[in-house]
Amino acid sequence: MIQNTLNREQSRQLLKALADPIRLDVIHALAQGERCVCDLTGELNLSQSKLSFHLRVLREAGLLTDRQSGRWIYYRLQPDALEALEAWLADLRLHCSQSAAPCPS
Amino acid sequence: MIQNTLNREQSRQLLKALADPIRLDVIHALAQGERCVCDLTGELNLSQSKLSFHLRVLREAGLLTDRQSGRWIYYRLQPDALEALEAWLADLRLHCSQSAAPCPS
DNA sequence: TTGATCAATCAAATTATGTTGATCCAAACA
DNA sequence: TGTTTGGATCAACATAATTTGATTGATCAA
Repeated sequence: MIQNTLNREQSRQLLKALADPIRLDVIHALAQGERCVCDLTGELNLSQSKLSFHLRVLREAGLLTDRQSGRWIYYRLQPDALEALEAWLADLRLHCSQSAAPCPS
Repeated sequence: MIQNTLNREQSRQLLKALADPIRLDVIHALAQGERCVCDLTGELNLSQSKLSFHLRVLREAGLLTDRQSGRWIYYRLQPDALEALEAWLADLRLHCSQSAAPCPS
């Protein structure tokens, strides 16, 4: 996530990845800082494969990065992705209050 | 959408409503300003019931408001909802770069 | 080496979402 | 009134996403 302007498909990917209760729990946990997978399973009370599935969705969307250290894998939020989404939302607001011409047009 | 801080469930509703390609088309169309349903069906090339389904999802999430005038119904984006989501995203970024303590913890 | 642990992946089953076409309702107008 | 039009809703069907339990690969410690 280098650039700061998302196209429609990129924003959809981010939104879809975020739009799940378990993944939001993960996001909120990682908002406090980096976490090891083994800590997340305990903290969120999730089965290992279930957590792994959701981490993958978030990672592939570009919302998380991971690093390995020994046999542990640490995940953290990618603030650039969140910032890009904020900018995308801000753009939507700019002209949206324009009234429609009355129908039939 | 009065307040500016979303709880987890509210943000999930907004994200889930946004996370669909057709609904993003609707959002982008309405980002240019208010539109009548009859214009949206043409502009987005959608069947009437399909558009109606997606408008309902967006409306129930709080992203759109509608007004009736004669037999036409006009939809527009609710900028407060977008702004609230931006604020929610901004909060997530604040502390996320904190490194984890090495495992085993 | 061997056994144990962390985490990713896979296939099968389940659940959630979106689509379609028909029907209904209200407003407008003849 | 009766008819037309804009739009919401419903039930049946189709598609997509998630969950589960088992398996695998890699790392580490004994």
